[in-house]
Order: sequence, then C-alpha cells, then structure tokens
Amino acid sequence: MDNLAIARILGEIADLLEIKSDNPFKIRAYRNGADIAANHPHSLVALDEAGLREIPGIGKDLAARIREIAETGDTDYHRELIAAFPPSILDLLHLQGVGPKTVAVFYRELGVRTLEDLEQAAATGRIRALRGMGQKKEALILKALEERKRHAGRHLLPDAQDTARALVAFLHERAPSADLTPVGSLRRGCDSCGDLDILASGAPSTLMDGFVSFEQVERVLARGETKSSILLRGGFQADLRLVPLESRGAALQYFTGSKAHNIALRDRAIGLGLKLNEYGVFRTVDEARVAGETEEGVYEALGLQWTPPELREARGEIEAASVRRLPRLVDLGDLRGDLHMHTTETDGKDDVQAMAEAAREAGLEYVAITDHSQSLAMANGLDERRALAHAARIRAEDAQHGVRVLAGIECDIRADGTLDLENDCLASLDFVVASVHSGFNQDRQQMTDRLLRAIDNPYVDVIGHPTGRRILRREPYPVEIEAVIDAAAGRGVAMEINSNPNRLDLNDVHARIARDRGVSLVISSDTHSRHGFGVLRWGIIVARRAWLGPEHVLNTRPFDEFRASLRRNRVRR
DNA sequence: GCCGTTTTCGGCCCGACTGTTTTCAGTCG
Repeated sequence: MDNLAIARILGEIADLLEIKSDNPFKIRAYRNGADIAANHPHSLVALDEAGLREIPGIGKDLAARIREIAETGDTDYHRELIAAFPPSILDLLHLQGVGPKTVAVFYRELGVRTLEDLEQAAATGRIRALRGMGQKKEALILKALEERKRHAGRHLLPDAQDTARALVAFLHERAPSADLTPVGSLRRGCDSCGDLDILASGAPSTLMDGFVSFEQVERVLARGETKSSILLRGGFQADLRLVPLESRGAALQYFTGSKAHNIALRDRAIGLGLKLNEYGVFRTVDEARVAGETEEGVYEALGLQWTPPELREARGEIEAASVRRLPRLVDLGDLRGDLHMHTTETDGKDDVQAMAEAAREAGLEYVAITDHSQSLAMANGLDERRALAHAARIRAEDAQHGVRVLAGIECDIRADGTLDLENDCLASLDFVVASVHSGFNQDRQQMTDRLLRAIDNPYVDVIGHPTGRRILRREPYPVEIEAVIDAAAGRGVAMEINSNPNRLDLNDVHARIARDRGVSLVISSDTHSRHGFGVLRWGIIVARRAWLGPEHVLNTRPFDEFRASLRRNRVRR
C-alpha cells in the first residue's frame, strides 16, 4: 500500500461525497488529504497516528482513515460510499462538462451507472428532458463521450513510464542477465502511449512465464515463445518480445518505430541491396548478415547517422542522417532556468524561498516566479497592488539561495486579448508570461485575434501553454497557430513548451514550426510545488522531438545573457 | 473534515462562462 494508493482512495471518497452533495469543506478536506498523500515524500504507511497528525491538513479523522487503509487496504467509510453509489459512475465525473451534480441527476433520474448508460440516455433524447438540461447539453455530452472513446486506451507518458518501469523491474528479477528496454512510442517520447512494448534480448524463454504472471495482469491476451501480450489493470496493454542477443540492435530499431520511419528505412535498405528486419541487416544476394547487434551498426549499414529515437517520425530525419546533419538536441543538463511556477501567493503549495531552494537543488541557476493574475479568482490571482508587493518580496529573495530569482507573473489574456493587469504594472515586473485560461469556446478567428493582440502588448515576454490542450482530456482551443507563431516571430515574443505532462503545450510539431520561423522557445515546469521541477524532463522530450538544440531555448542561456535577450530588455535600434 | 481561536464553534480562495432559465445552477480553473 503506497502513498498513491492511499491518495486514490481518499480522492474517490471526495468524488463520491461530491456526488452525494456532502459538506463542500469536508470534500475539500478529503481532496486535500489525497493531494498530501500523493505528494508526500515519505511513505505514510510507516507513520503512526500521531505522526500523521503532524502533517498540516491531516487531522484526527483523516489520520485514522489512513491508518485503516495502511492496515486493511481500504476503509469502511469508502466501502459504505461505494455501496451507496456504483463506483462506475466515477467514470462519468471525468467527462468534460460533467460534474458531480450532473452525475447525481443522471443516476437518480435516469438510473445511469456507466458511460454506456449515459450514451444510451443521450442518444434517445432522455438528457434533454431533464430539468436544467437541453439539446445543447445533450450534444455536449455526446461529444465528450466521443472524445473519451477516441482517447480510450491511451495513457499519459509518465503513467506509461511508471508502469513500464515496474514491469521491467519485475522481469529483471526473473532474468537478471537479459537486456530489457521499453521501446515503441514510449522510447520515442510521444505525448501519450497506446500500449507498452518491452524488448528483451538474451533472455531465457521462461521469461514469458514471468511476464504473464505479473501481479498487475488482468487478462492474458496472447502467450507465445517470442511474443506475449497482457492487459493490465488500469487499462494498459503490454507486449513483451524476446530476441536473441545478436539481434538486439535490429530489434531495438524495429520495435521503436515509428511505422513511417521504419518503412522509409526498409525502403532505403532495398535500394542498397539490403534487407532490414527485426533480426538484422542482410545482403539480398546471399542473405549474409552485415549488422544487427547494435542500433548504431544498423544505421551505419544503411549509410545513416544513428538517429535519436525522438526524431524517428519520418519528418526529415533520414535525409538529415544520410548527410550527417542531424541536429545536436537539447538535453535536460542544458537547462539553466525555469520560467513558470506558482507559490502560496496564489495557488502554489510552497513559498518563494522554498521554490528557490528546490530549484537550486534541481540544478537550476535562475527562476522566474509567475503567479496568477486577478482573473483567476479561484487561484487567488493577483491584482496590481498585490502583484507589486509580491514582486518586492520576490526580489528580496534574489540571490539569497544560490539562484537568481525574477519577479514575474502569469498574466491572464482576457477574452478580448487585453491583459489582466495594467501595463505600468507589467512594466514594473521582470518577466511576463501571458496565458489563456478561460473562454475556450471562442471561434478560431476570435481566439487567434485574442492571442495576436496579447503578443502586441510590449510587456509580454512569453506566451504560456499556447494552445490550451489537456492531453487525453481537452482538445486545444481552435486557433491559427501559425499566425500566432509568425506574430511572435515578428514581435520577438517567445513561446512556451509547458512541461506539465498533461499539457506538453506547445507540442512537438508546433514547436518545430516555431523554431523554423525564428521564434525562441522556453521550456518551463509550471510547477505548483517545490517537488515539481522534475517535469522539465517531459518538456525536454517535446523539445527534442521538435528538433530543438540549446540555441533555440532561451532558458539554456546564462542568466545575464537570458535576461538581455528578453524582449523587454533588448536594446532597441 | 481541518484549523485556530478573543479555543470547542465558525470560517474555510471565488469570478467567468455556459446553458438553462427569466434569476440561476453547474462547471471550470
């Protein structure tokens, strides 16, 4: 029983209480408890009741519940709630536009318990008959269901990586000398993964027995000598492939893909009188194997530079590799600063000092503190007066913790494209990220104009999470992203790669366009706690997939150079 | 349910937006 499992139970209690319309503050207490459990650096199971109660936000009841979960795996309270409501209705809660009140009405009035029930109800016009609902609501629900279906079976990159890691560790115990590597879209760093592919080279065939007995297996889909597939609880499908050691490189190449990259490579092989498959590179004339032990060898045999997995999407990498002109890609170690984070002044969990210290420990040389502006009332956003007072306190921490600290803001872009704080306030700050947080239903023209107008504001340094997507949950808002990129290029405004694994926004394709049009990128964490700097690795993966080198990323620069390169500080001629 | 207290109750981040109403409920962030 780990902290995440505790968090999941507390979170479900909060969800169920919400559907029950229980005391909202009690709900918040449980949700907060789930947050605490999920983010606590040490195992809660190891703490006794007194130790738990020392954690702020954990009181008498939550401490007792956590103890109960630690000892029995669940709590009676949770079981009681599940007895009152089928747990499958929690799926409904995660639909876009459907909240606890709506779920409760669906359940009470229509007996809806599952996504399928809901789809039936919507399709037969029973939603619109409900009080407070209409045709539009019904259409929105059908759309949300359709989106959900499209994303079904896909998972966020960190979830895929965690599951793959657990699976590899499990397999490693059974075949310590084998080489075990996650391949497929996970190795390429795609922003979501459909299934997990694990390659085992030099493993005994008995490893398959281990694989299908993995503790998280729900169903064995296929069981063979060299390939097996399992379905895991939580929805992941995982495939294990066994190849002999001498084919390791070829198999790595073959199973990493992408499909388009592999097809192009095999095509190239044919042109060279060669054949490429998962066992090696072979001469067509006599079937003699010329490569396959290492991936480098496979690419060399095809007259190509070894290509980083992130680039294998048939987006020009083969042509570049053939003339040895693949770019030097940015690395996590290149990052010197982080330019988007929140503190307790708005909706963050830690204060400026704690963030600065954590940033230093994460190896960063500078940060910008960018709390929310007033429009985000729910996040306790800052008005001009508070923004300036906060800036003064931030500057007092500058260089006090081994990092330079800039007083920034994440300023909301209003529906009309104006910014949420007066220009003289923005001018008094060191750094401004401008982001859209509301009004996602504007049409393409309105949203584009809105962003263009924000870019026109002379105090905007960066456009934050420029398309507003939430991976697997919300589509990007409609926007002419290329028009926005061109405007940013013209005005010298940078664009963000938000590293939150739910966002990864800009995505790889758009970030590459931005790069090609001369826009500078920043890779930022958008962290809301001192534990959140680790997400920068996901932003780095997006940047690598976008062909970015350190020279394209502003926050790889030394502090003084970075600062001088900001639009606001650039020497104008 | 947690917390802090002028300590055992009373307060707990709230405004924008949408779709439904005709003054508001629900969702989102």
